[in-house]
Amino acid sequence: MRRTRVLEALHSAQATDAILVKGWVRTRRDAKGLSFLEINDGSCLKNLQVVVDAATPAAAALDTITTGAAVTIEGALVASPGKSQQWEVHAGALRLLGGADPDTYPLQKKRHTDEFLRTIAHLRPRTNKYGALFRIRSETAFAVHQFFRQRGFHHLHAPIITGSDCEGAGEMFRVTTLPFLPPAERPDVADDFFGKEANLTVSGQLEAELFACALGNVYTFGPTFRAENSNTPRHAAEFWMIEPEMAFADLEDDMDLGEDLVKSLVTHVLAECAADLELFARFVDPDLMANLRAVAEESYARMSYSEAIAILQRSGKSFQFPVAYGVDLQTEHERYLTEEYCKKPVMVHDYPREIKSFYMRLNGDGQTVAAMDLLVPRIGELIGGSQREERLEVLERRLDEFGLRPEAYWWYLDIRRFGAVPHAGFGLGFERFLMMVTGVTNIRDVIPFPRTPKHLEF
RNA sequence: UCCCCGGUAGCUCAGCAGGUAGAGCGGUUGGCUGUUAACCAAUUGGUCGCUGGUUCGAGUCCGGCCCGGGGAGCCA
Repeated sequence: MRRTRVLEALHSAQATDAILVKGWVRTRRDAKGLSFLEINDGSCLKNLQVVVDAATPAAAALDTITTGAAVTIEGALVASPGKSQQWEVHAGALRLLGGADPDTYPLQKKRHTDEFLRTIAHLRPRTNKYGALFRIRSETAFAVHQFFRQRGFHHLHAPIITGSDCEGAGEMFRVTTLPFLPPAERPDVADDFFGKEANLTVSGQLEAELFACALGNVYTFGPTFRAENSNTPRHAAEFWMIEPEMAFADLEDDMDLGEDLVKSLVTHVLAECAADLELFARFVDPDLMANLRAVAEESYARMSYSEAIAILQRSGKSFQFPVAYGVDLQTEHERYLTEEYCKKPVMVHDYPREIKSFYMRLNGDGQTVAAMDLLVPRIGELIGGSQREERLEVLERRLDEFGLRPEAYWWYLDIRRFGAVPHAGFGLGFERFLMMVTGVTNIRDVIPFPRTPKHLEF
């Protein structure tokens, strides 16, 4: 007999006298002559209630069935007289697949703290909250591909190991096969696997630019790595980024795409993950649904960096970091702009050239670059992007200003030599997006097995 | 990396002014009932993060270290 998933059983159109269900026991309630098992198989948030009559052969296995055990049930799907479910299964046969010793099984039916569940990350997807969360993560990843595919973008698999030490996006993880030795005895990098220094990528942007200047519109969606010793609820050493790059596009197009992407993803999750999302609205963030609808429907505010500075200066707020033209926006400034002033997502664009990266396109004023950040309430910076500098001479001058060696960028500069076109793109932190969508406040709780400083279990 | 807060039973915590540990939940056993985070009763359960010190005596006071959380920096 084919296994019926719990999701399918719960949405059955009619009763069936033969059904096969497999899953894990979430809880068991005994009555006189009857036992009620709640079965979950990960297909959805809800459990399937299985009724075991003490008079049937199925009851023989009951004394091995505890919370966490894996079981097989054959029986009949019938309308439930109970109030909490439409359907239930009357077990004809019940078999234990894998037991779970109740003395040592760490998940109780009561709620656990996120901090505790992090220490048992291999078991936390068996809880309602984390099951829901990782189903939403999966569905969102699908929605990312769907969004770009519908708009004619090609998916680029950017390299994970990179030989460029040049992106300036933060400390990198070294990749090597050389033995671990004291500095004096360390072999030359020429003898290393690649014959040169190799690192894990911090961004697929540069590679995406190369491909955008061939395939038109591309995007990468993959893991990135930062060896920063930053211990906050918003940073991880390994995280996933979505990085679209468009040829024949300017900053305006870039902001439009960013806004479309965020709206489209939120709309998708609202439609496809309603039941899972409801859990977060109920137990994690009561304002979640209203906030998500606003993010999906309202148009985002847009303002230049200089407008943002003026707004902050007029705010009458006393900030810990003083506001002045030329300083980068601090967390407190970003929060004021998006949470108090705009009360919705806001795109801040055209930043002073000194506080942004070398590859961002210099504006006509000679002072600002065509950069943009999307700030959202509670999360802060969700997207960072720019129109790229496509003019060879300007880019070479910028490299020089940043003290970077043009030889290391010969291939990046080549794209400006041969058929250069205006192009633009951005990076969206996938986990930050998931935090926004679920209301979860710690990045470690939206990553299956998070990697943070001093933390590499599982 | 810096600044705060914390580490006591499997989990969540209490332990007041130093006198060698408690509750709820969970687990177990029994009872009861088509049960719904079931209910009632009994019961089980601890190198009080590690390490030095002060003291007749340290979960409690002091130093160092480790780990966790929050905030900041950096960023996505």
